[in-house]
Amino acid sequence: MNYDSQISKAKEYCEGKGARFTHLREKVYELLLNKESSVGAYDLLDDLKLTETSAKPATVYRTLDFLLEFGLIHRLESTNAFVACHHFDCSHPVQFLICDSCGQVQEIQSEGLKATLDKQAHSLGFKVTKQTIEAHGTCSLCQ
Amino acid sequence: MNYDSQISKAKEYCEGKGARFTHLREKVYELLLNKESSVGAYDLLDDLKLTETSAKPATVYRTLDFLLEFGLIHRLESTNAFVACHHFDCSHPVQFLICDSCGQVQEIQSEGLKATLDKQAHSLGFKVTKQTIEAHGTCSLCQ
DNA sequence: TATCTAAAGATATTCTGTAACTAACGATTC
DNA sequence: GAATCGTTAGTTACAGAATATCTTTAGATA
Repeated sequence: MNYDSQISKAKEYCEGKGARFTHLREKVYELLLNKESSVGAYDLLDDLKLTETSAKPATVYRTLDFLLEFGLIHRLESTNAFVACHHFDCSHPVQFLICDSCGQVQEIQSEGLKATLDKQAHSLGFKVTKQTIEAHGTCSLCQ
Repeated sequence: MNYDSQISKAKEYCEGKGARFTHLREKVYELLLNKESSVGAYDLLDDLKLTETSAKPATVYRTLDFLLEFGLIHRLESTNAFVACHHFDCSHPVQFLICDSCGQVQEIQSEGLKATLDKQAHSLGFKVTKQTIEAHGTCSLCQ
């Protein structure tokens, strides 16, 4: 319910990098923090409209782009949806476990996975710039 | 250019499973076989329309669903695009290396990657039903 | 205060995907 | 061959996802 400390941490983090953590950005980040599951851009827009009545698709996409750029949120490629990241200050990349039953998204960070994929790619002369690793299935609570 | 043998193999494969490899399905599979890169549904639709003039979005999506179900093609989640699979008769799952420079898509099959992700998930009580593993970067020719 | 830049507002459009219903086709049985 | 039934394809309409462009506003700086 209360993510004030997480939000101020985000604010400091952005401002430390010379970026403005505006009201809109804070609001969108807060909305995402309040979800265990991921949220689609248009669902997010509906939520956002409750307080920011003039919000439009471009509003939410611009804000999401900012949050993505600074690593405050992640994008799930397999569902076209977004999740808050709680530890943006430590280094990434990440992988996701997505429960198809309850929608919960769990972020994991396996150096092993990253390294294995990098190695495989490298052996084929392929240079990786970005990894997308997402697993769908059922979480422990839903089984 | 000539994928006749691949197509007849696909036809046999489907019919062996009691499914009909119709003209439309053959056509769409052929279009995908002729590409090194992945193709979006609407680009595919444009190509398809050259011979199947009545094709509509639903036409192509239904056909893609069929081909996906039988493993004749794969879907790239990070680009919303589709690629032909050349070895649908051996067991999957697969991972992809996607060149952001030339668009080439390379399919790899690393048991290690699959196993690592499965193991990670399992240790958290998560049961994986489907993996999405895609790497973006530059292929050996584009570096 | 004047100026400059980044952010937000506004509008329109494009791309991606699905729902729902109808028509045609193919196989089976009578 | 006619009747039936399930699958495939056609058609229309719409929902969801994302971007382009241009204008306006607000913050920081000089």
